[in-house]
Amino acid sequence: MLSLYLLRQDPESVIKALLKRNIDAKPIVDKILLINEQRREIQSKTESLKAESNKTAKLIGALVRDGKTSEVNEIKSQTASIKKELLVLEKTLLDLETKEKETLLSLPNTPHSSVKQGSSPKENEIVSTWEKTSKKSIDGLIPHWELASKYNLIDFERGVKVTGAGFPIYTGNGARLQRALIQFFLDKNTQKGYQEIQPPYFVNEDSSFGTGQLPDKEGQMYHIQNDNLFVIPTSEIPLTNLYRDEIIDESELPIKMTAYSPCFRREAGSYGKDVRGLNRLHQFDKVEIVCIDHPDDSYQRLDTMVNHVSEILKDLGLPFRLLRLCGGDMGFTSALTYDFEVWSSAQQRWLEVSSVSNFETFQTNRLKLRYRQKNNKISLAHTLNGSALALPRIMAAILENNQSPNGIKIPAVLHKYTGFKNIS
RNA sequence: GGUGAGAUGGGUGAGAGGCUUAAACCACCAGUUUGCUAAACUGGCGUACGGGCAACCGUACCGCGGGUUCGAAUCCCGCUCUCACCGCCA
Repeated sequence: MLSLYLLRQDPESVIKALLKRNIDAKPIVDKILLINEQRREIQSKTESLKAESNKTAKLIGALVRDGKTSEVNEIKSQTASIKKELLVLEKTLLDLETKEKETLLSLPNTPHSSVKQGSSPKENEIVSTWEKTSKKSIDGLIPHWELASKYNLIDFERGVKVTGAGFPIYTGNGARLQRALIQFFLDKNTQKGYQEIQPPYFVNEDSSFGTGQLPDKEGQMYHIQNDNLFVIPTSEIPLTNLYRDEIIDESELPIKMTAYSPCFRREAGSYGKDVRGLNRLHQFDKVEIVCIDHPDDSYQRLDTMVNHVSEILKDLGLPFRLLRLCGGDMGFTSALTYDFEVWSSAQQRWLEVSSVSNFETFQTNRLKLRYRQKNNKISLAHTLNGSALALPRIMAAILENNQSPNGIKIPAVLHKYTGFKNIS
């Protein structure tokens, strides 16, 4: 949620920034400002009327104590009109407040000044490309879903039977490789000072609202109706919400957390070649990093996080590229997003494996997540998060890129976790 | 699943229609005193929104949502959550 204060101070800069998302925000901004003006007027009226009626109530209290009952009755009759007026004003005020918030919630985050305008992934900017091995097409490369069945690593068919499409069953060395990747990622993250957390996999409505999944994106999440809980599509939700409704001392920043969790996404959408195998799933595993930081430090923090993810991918020896997303391709809540994509040699395409973003105050404004400065001033903190890393496409890339007629070579950094160096 | 108790500021916890501007203690901050530490003493110490250049003023908030009343932390109704004991159980 954008800050109302900012919107009032400098509406033009907000409109200009949102143009990068190809959104003409002027009508919405104008609407908010109009509602806001009305709201403040009604609020002032309501509050001064309330002040009056509070005063009267006190007066009555004093008179009752003194036993002056005749005066009490006279004053009581006067309060009726104030009450009537207040009833109308309070309803109007509530309506205006609701409308103001609703409208404010409909605006996405303002992109950072470095973000380029654009409407599709084609306009994303390639920041760098890292290739340890040649990504040139080699004849006879087998896609990962075939390798997975050839070496008995994943049982897609039985996954369909047990649950449905998009719920793969990892078996034997496949399951072991998953576990190895999770542990490798967690170790890399904790080595860099991220505190390891095991969060719940279900969250309540307030938490889903805090990070921006609600309202409007309910369709992406599995919902447990009986208990009104949402199954997490990412551990970003429980991690970031740990500090919801809190005021953190400045000295405690940055707060750096990492967690492994399965992620559940309904992903109502396309089927076909692009979502075959591990490319797109309803349940997948991910290790996430989340930072809560001082506004002055958040962009430096973002760079640090990006470098950290790069390092992990280099350790794995996977060819990857780093993209800076254009305005139109960024998520609703983000101010600046970097995507990491690994090269899938058999599919001859790039696969997104991580998305690292700075949300500035967009989430913390909803979360009421603030920090206290030395001079006791309270301000909204910044939140950031990133995948370090999402497993399925990493798995796909390892299988495809490291295949040979003799089997699949496991990256050396994983050997101590897998206990094997080769799958054959 | 059963039964009972509860939800008050950073923490403990009083408060049972108007004397509450939410007591007291602890923690925290500033100052005084002190050779240092400790102690003692004095003062301060919630959040949000609105108004104001500001000092400051107003409003709301005692789990959440309604209601009764001139007036609600306090009374009434609904909901949520927590704890304890019993049952079951990884």
